[in-house]
Amino acid sequence: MEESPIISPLNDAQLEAVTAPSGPVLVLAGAGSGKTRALVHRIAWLIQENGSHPWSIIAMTFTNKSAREMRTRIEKLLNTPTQGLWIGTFHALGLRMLRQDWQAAGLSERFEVIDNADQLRQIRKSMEELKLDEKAIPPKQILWRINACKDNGHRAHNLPEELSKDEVFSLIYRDYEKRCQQLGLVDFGELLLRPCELLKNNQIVREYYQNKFDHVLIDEFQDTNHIQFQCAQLLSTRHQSIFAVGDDDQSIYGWRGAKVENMLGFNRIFPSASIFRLEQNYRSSGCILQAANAVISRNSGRLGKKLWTDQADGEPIQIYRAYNETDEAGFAVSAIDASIASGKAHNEHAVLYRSNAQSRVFEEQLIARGIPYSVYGGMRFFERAEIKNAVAYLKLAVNRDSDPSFDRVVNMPPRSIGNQTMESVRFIAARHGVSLWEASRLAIDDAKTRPRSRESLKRFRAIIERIDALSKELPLDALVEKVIHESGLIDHYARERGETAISRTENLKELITAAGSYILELSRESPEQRKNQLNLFLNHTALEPGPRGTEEEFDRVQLMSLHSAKGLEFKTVFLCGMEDGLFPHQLSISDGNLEEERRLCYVGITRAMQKLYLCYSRSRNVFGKQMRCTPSRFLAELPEELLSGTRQPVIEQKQWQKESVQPDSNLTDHSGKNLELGCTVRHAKFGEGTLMQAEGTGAYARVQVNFPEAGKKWLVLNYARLRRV
DNA sequence: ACGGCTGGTTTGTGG
DNA sequence: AACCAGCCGT
Repeated sequence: MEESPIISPLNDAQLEAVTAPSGPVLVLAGAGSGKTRALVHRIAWLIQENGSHPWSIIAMTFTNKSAREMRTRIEKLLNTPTQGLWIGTFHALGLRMLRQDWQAAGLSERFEVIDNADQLRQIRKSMEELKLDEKAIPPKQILWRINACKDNGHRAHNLPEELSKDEVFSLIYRDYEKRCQQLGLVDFGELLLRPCELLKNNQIVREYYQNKFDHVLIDEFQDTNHIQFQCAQLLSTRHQSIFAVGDDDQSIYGWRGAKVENMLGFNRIFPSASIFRLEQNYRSSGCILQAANAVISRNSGRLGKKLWTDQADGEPIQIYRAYNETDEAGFAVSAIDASIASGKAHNEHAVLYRSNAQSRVFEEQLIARGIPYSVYGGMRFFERAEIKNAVAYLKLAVNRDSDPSFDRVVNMPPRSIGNQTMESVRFIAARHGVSLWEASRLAIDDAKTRPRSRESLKRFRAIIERIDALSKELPLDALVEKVIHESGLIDHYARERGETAISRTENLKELITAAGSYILELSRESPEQRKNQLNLFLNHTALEPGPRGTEEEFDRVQLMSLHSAKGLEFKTVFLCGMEDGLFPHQLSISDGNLEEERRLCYVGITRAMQKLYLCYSRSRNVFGKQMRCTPSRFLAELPEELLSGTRQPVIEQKQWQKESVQPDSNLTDHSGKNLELGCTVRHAKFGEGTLMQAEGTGAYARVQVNFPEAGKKWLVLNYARLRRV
C-alpha cells in the first residue's frame, strides 16, 4: 500500500484529504495546490482502496475540459476504463438525469436543449405576443433576469416579492416558461433547476439516486450556485459522503449566481464535516506567488489561506505599457515568437484577457507571423448559424414537432417558402393546436394554398423524410454528409461569395469530421445502437464547445478569457488589457463588484508558472473610436520589487493608484461638453434630467441621469449624446 | 421572394 | 469597425 501510485505522490495534506474516512469533506485548496489531483486521487482511492464501485460515484465539474481531464487521469491511475462512473459538468449530468426521467420531470420525451441565441428568440416571441416594445425593454436584459431567477431556484409563479412586483417581467417569464414547456425546450438554467426540483419533489427518483450514489464529489465548489449545492446535498443525504474541493479566492462566477457562502455554510449543512487545507503551491515561481498574494490580500471576507512555495523567486514580472492595442499585441506576439525560437512549445504560452472581444488583435498578429494558435470561448462551433442549420435538419428528422427547427430551416436554403406561406402555416398550426410540421401537411391539403407554396412545402417535407430514412441505415458521419448535401445547405453557401461563405462551407465539412470523431468517442465509452448515436450527438452539440483538435492542433499558443483560464496553467502568461474600465470591468466598478474582479486578477496571475507579463495600453479602439485608457488599479497593488518594466518607469505606479481611486466628478475631459455633477442635461429620447453620478474614464465613462419621466438611467457618454442645458 | 443596402447597435465573463 | 434587422427595389 505504501507504494500505491494512488497515495504515494501525495503530500501530507493531500494524503489526509484523499484518504479521509467516508463522510462530508471540504478541501480548501489554493491555486496550484493540487486541487484536481486531490479529486482524482480521491476517486481512485474510493474505487481501489475503499472498495467502492465506479457506478456508485458521481463527480461534478464546471467545464467539459476538466471533466474530461479528470476521467483521463483516473483511468490512467487505475489503469482501467472507468465504466459507470458519472463524471461530467453539472449541466451534462442534469441533462442525463432529465433524459432518463423525462416523464417524472414533466418533459416531453423529445425535449431539446437550446442555447442563448435560441432562448433570446423565444423571449422575443413572448414579448411580441405580449405586445411589448423591445426598445423599451431590452430582451437581453430579460434573458439575463430569467437566467438569474433559475439560478436561484425561482419559477415564474413563485417569484420572491421584490421580483414579482415587476409585473411586466413576471408576465414575460411566465409566457416564456409556458412557451418552452409547449415546445419542449430546455435552456441551460433549466438543466440545473429541473433536476433539482425532480430530486426535491419526486421521492422515487430521489431515493433511486440516493441509493445509487454512495459518493458525491464536487470540483470548483466555490462556483456552485444555490441549486447546484442543493442538488449535491439531495444526492448525498443518505450516505453523507460528499467531497467538495474549492478556493474562495477563485470565486469568479458570482454574476451567474455562484455563492461563495456555500463554502462557509458547508459545516452548517454537514456538521460532521472534516476540513482540509492545501496551501503548498507547486505551480508558480516565488515572484508570481508573492504578486498573487499581494493582490488577493486586499480583499476582505476571505476564509484565509497562506499559499507558500519552496520554489525560487524566479524572473520578475514584466510590465509593458503599450501605445495602443496593436502595439500591445505586437509586444506579446514578438515575445512569444522569440520564446518559441528558443525552443519552447507553442502551448506553453497563453494570452489572457478580460473579454473575448480582445482576442482579435492578437489573432491578427499571430496570423501575420504564422504562429499557430487556438482561441477558447467566444462563438462556439455548434452555435454558428450554418452548423445550427445543419443540426436543425437532424433535429427535425428525429422529432418532426420541433417547431424551432422547422422555423429555422424551412426556407434555408431559400426554397420560396416566404412569410406569406409561413403565415398561413402558422395560422393552421395555431387553429388546430398542432406543430408546424403537421400544419404544413394540412396546408398542402388545403385548397386555399397556392400551388407554388404547396410544391415547396412538399419538397421540404420530402427532404426531412429522406434524412430520417437515411438516419436508420447510415453511420452518423455519413448521415451528416448526406444532410448538408440533400438539404442544399452546402450548395447554398458555396454559391455565396466572400470569405464568410468559404468558412461556412468549411465549417459544414468539419461537422462531418466532428460527427466521425464523436462516433469514436462513443465507442470507447459504450457501444450504442445507431439510432441512439444521433440522439447522443444532438445532446453533444448542445453542451460541448465543438470538435476537439487533433494531435497536431494541440501545440498552439492559447488565447482565452480569464474566466476560461481557471484551472489551467502555462509556463508563460500574458495578462493583457490591464486597464481600468476593461479590467476591472466598468460594470463591475459601478456595481461595486471589485472584489470579484480582484479574484479574477488573482486567478490570472496564478495561471503562470515561470514568466508573467502584465500589459496595458494607453489608448484603445472601442466601437471604432480611439479612447485614452487608465492603467488598471490592480497594477498598483503589486509590490514594486517584483516588477520590471519595458518603457515603464516603476515610479509611475503611485500615480496609477491616484488616477484610479479618484472619483471622476469633472467629466469635461472626455465629453467636451463641460458636464458636472448636478447639472441639467438633455437626452434625445428621455428629455431633460439631472446628472446624479459619474463613473469611469475614457470609453467606459458613464453617467447616471435622473429623468422626470423615464427615471434614473445609466448612460454611456460616448453614445448618449447628452447636451448640457 | 429575395438580395442588397443602410443606419442603428454593439461587448462582460459560460454551460 | 463589424454586425444585424428592417427597408426597398427588382
